[in-house]
Amino acid sequence: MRNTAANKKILELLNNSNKALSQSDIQALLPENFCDRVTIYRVLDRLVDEGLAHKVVNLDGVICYANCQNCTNSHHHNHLHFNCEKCNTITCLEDVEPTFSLPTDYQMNKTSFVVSGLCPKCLQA
Amino acid sequence: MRNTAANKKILELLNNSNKALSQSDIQALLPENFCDRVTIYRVLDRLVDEGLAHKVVNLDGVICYANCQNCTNSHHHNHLHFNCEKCNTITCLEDVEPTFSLPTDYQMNKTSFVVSGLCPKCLQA
DNA sequence: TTTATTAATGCAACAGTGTTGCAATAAAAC
DNA sequence: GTTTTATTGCAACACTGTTGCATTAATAAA
Repeated sequence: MRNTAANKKILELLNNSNKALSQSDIQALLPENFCDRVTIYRVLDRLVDEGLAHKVVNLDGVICYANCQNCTNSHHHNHLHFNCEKCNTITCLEDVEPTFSLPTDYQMNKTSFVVSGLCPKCLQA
Repeated sequence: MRNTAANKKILELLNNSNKALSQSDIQALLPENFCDRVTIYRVLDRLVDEGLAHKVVNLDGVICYANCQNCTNSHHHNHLHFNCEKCNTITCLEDVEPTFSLPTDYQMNKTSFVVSGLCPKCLQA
């Protein structure tokens, strides 16, 4: 992966964010006309390929991205994601890993655990 | 909810399907020119409102619908959904309910648990 | 059975998300 | 400095989902 302005800046945004960001979130956070919409999609794809970010789908079906923190070697994202219905943010709850037993005739590859409701901020407001 | 052809037919499709269906799935299953695309969306919204169906978002962000089976009184859908990466179907695993402990400062409303990989059919093929 | 009410529909138009092809650009390797 | 090739911008597109409004038809009322 080349060290381009878009790659650097978008990864930086993900790293500095405490919630998962969608393409449009990122576009809003970048300086005006920083890069094309398509470039953001491509950078995000690349970051996922490189293992620097992971996908989360929120309950509206919008795909968001969060940085990978504790994925040094084993690269899985079984942790819980919280989708606030009021402020519509997605937060990674890295410490919460649901347990379940999949029937043996299914082969698991990825997981996507999203709980929606009210986040602490919106709850107290 | 009125007893219209679209309501009846679409609910019937959901009930006879062993997987969750998207609007386009349903359109493909209905007879040609049976009804408008918009009508399908509205019928599905209605079925969810009435508690006859529930939403599942697959890993591509496409929203699918499945019939509600054991939702007589308490209406929650904490069961696991399986999204096959090969045939791209979503199956409700009604018996599998992941357990987890949400931090107390979050208020849970809905859950969306999706595991992706290979379904039994595609695994043996 | 006929009439009135209003939920449901079709159509057109739109907004948003995500993708693809291709020529131009720029980072990295030589 | 030159070459290679990943990356970008642009235009165009496909798909999902929504909204407004006039028309239709299911149900309730007479």
